[in-house]
Amino acid sequence: MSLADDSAKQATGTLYKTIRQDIERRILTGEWPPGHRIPFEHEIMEHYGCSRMTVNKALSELAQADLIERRRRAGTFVRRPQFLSAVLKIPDIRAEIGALGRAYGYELISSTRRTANAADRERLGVKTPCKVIAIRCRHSADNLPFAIEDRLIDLDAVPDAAKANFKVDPPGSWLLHHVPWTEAEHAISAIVADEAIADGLDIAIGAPCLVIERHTWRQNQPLTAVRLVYPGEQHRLVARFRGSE
Amino acid sequence: MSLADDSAKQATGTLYKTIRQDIERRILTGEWPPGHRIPFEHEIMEHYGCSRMTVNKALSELAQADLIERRRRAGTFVRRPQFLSAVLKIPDIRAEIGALGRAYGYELISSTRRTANAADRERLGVKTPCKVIAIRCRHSADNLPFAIEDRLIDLDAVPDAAKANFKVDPPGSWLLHHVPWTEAEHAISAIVADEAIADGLDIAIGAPCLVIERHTWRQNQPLTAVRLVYPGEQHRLVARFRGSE
DNA sequence: ACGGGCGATATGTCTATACATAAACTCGCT
DNA sequence: AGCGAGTTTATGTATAGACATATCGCCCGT
Repeated sequence: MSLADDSAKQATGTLYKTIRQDIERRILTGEWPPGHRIPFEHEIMEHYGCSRMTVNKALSELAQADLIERRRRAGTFVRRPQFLSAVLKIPDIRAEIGALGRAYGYELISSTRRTANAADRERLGVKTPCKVIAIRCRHSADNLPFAIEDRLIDLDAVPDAAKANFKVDPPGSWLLHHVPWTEAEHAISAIVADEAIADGLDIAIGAPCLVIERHTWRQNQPLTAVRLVYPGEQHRLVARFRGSE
Repeated sequence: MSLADDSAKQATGTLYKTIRQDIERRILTGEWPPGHRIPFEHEIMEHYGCSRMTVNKALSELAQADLIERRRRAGTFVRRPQFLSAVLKIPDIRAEIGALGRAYGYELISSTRRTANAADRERLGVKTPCKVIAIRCRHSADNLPFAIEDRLIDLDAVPDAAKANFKVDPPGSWLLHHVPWTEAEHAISAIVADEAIADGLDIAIGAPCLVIERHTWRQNQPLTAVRLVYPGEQHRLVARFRGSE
């Protein structure tokens, strides 16, 4: 019975985690480069003196994390290093500002309910006529402008939104806590402030701004489209992430 | 023996996937709201007429995807809707342009090797003296400027970089294929083009630009720091993602 | 040479069972 | 009431064995 007489004997507590981390380390250090076939399950199983299910659990998790690729009959292979595959957390703005330890402020600028016009339908990505709410509001941190939000909500998809009080609750927070989503898309770009934005964010015309446009769906049904404009020099979107765990 | 006489009878092929998707659907539709305790393993197991290991596999995957939270003795609970947790893929620029079906062009502007000065060490996040390569280069698509890259590589951490030919290979591509990383951090912001950038990207001074600053580590050791400047109105960072799968 | 069929094989799923572990609950003592 | 010890319970990990399924290669027939 050959125990894991291996190098790094990290006392993780459980066997399958030890196996997973042993393999992960070999991949990350380059000892097993991309394309390398890692040992068969029965080999690993003999090496650690455990059952196949235990090895399988370790490998399944690595496969789920896209570190390895498993092919029936062929074996298990180290995947190409992932193109930077970042986990970018963009929380609800109220929570974001709260997390920074700053005082959150919210101001509804305008809110209108209407039958979607062509531009609205284009923006939401719906083809059939529907009712929408169009909201414009401003978020601030410690009384300084933080972002201008411009949002469209599909009332047919989110009928409850008609009952929400957006004078008090920011629409993003309300939606996050009331409407489950299944898909979302972000687009990040840069613009310079025109007069309306400069005025709203209290910056100079021509100052750089970061723009996030986000579309959210539930089961392919558009829910909402939002455009957030941040002062570009003061605000940075930061994403920190690991290859796996 | 009560089979899954449930609503959506999606023929996924395998039992544990069926269970996983059944639960996922209930969570996403709001039928089981955040905080709701989902049935115990033994209840699910009786409901589907299967063994606990099968239920466990389904629940473990959902837990790994952060959709549910499992607590010993207490049970399993639906988690608060995740703050938008996006997978933002920022591929190697050469691959990115190739994927767009455009011709990739690369031009090394300057490359110097030096002992890291204070600014270099600050940028890389190293405290001890080390050698670095500083590279400035330009990427283009169909002969139009696409991005300006400004990079620092820690030669102590990546000694092989001394042998790479950055006149031919863009440093990002070379690193991606030769150096495994374990951690990375992005910061995205917006600036307006100064003269040097306007000149390099062939845009007007004062035009908006998107800036991505990326730091990469291997086991807490800094490898490289890079700053990419894109024309902000032409370039959009797009990320599409799902709650899970 | 070429292509179809077939067996070998590695992974994929599932079972029934066992023991470990953490946390919530109970109960009894002070 | 308050507190600590012991019990209960749901999840966590591990096992040996079974059958399913995809597919790589080999062999054989044309």
